[in-house]
Amino acid sequence: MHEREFRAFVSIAETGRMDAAARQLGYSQPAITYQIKCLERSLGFKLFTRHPSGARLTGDGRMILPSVRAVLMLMDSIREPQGDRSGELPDEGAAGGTTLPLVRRRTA
Amino acid sequence: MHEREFRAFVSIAETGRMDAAARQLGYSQPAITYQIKCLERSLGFKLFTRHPSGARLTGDGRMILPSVRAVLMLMDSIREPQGDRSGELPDEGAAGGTTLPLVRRRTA
DNA sequence: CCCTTTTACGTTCCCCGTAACTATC
DNA sequence: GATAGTTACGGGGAACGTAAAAGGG
Repeated sequence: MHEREFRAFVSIAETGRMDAAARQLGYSQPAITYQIKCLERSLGFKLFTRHPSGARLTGDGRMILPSVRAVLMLMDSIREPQGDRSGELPDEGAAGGTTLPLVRRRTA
Repeated sequence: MHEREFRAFVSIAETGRMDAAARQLGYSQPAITYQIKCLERSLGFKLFTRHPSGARLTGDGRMILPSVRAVLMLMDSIREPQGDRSGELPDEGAAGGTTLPLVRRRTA
């Protein structure tokens, strides 16, 4: 359940290959194997079936793919909001609220 | 940008105290200080202002809180989908699709 | 002085790369 | 024997707890 594992998972799902994901993300192949193994262990089910031709998503893997993509997009959006600092709030107390002024993005 | 940092962040935001968050999450206070320090460093801005009375959200901290909560909820939903295995898909090739059968939940 | 957070330090465990192995074609 | 993935192993760094210190009422 770590971000880098999620990125590896999506990359493999898209390319169908672990070594391609490794190159894309700047890791060695064993590192990718390890990351996916950790992710599968923490989730309790297999994400890919391994073949000589590459790695293919299982039903479970395909099931969580959209949520994983959503997590990564949210994380990217959390990283962004630097640069524009004009009308920011000064300080505030403990927050119990639910809906709040979503992350500020450069483009919007 | 790790899950445990996010949980610490939300817990502090809700309680207004680092030591309360530490107790709630089962860590020592220094561990919480360390986690928030790491998170602030990786984000590039402060999340809390520290006072003798506790820790209070900065404007930036308040800004990302909803997205952080969303990430945690998504992660919980990714962990859940075990237990119901009746109509699951067998296997499939590389997935380039965008919208897919969201994570199956016990309640819905 | 009390309360909350931070710094210091040592230990443990995680994550990665290199190297060697296995499996399928 | 080529390609894709896995296992083995050692090193560097991350994350924690205990202990001690610092900052404000």
